[in-house]
Amino acid sequence: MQKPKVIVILGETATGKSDLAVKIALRLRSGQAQGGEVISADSRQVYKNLDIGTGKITKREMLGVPHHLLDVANPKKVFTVAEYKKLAETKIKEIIARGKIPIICGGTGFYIDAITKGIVFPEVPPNLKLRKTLEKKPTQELFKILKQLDKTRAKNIDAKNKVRLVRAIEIAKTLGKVPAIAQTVPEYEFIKIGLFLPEKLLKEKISKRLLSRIKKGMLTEVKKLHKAGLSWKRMEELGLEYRFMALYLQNKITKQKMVEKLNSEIYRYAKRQMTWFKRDKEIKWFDASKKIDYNKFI
RNA sequence: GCGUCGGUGGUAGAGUGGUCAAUUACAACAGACUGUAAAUCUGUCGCCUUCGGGCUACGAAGGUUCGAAUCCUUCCCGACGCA
Repeated sequence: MQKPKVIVILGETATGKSDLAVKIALRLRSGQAQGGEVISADSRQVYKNLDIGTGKITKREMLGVPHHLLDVANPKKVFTVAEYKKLAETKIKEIIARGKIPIICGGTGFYIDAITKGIVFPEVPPNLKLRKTLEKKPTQELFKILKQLDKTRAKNIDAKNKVRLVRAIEIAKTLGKVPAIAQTVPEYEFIKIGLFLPEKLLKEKISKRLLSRIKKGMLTEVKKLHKAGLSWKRMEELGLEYRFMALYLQNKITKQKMVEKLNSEIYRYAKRQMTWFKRDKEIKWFDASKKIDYNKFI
């Protein structure tokens, strides 16, 4: 039996993924399929009220195409890949059951791989208390602890990466050791479409988009979030727009510095996304500044 | 015009006779990533290299010295002070 098709639209930030997803969803209506529905794969758009800063698609822009996994989490709490995977897989099934084609769209490579590569996460939910105590310890010590718990994982882990060490210890403490990497065979045929922009255009797009976000009231959004109880610390953890706006609103940097920093940081983020995506040879790449003939791949 | 302080690698900014191609931070470039992923982390970062090393460098030109980014002289540039 042929596997059901799932379209994946990924790529650098600011390349117009959301628009393309909607376009494709609408285009699919004409065929035997009854159209498409979009599942976001964006680790920040899952949070409620992080709208302008994340460039979340608006109701209007959706043009009637259903969108999923937007606004499903409380920004005060950390949402994780594993949760994402569960939710997304359910959505995929539901959409297919409706006779439609799921379109996964987003720039979070890890989220996309979790689904398309069937990554199996160890059944160990985050233990906030444990993490808190572990985080206080120096990295070297954490590495020693992990070594005692699980030699194998210690061998492969990035010994200087605190976040990873903490998670590994967390798993090893409850499971006895960190299970070997496991992947399941995907139940779907994923069609991966990658969007990129040449450096110069990307930079232009990023800075233009940043200005327009500021104009749209991105700072007000952040002030509101903070008033609603979202700590500056959490805001900084959220990264990019939220991190630097938080720094600015705390008077730690000037507004000009904030804009400067954001322009370069967002560009660097785009490059980090590309390092991730480059490894995936299944992706068909398209220059977003040129007209894309999406009939070819759907 | 006189005086003082300063001019260091893409930037900021240490170094003040040898261990200095030069601490560090930022930028730049490359990469990792398995329940925080817009996060987190790593490597490279003057030029050449057979990876041993070689060459050119700390405003410019001279000089002192076995040896100078570091000391001296002159010049150029900047900041401040006095005129």
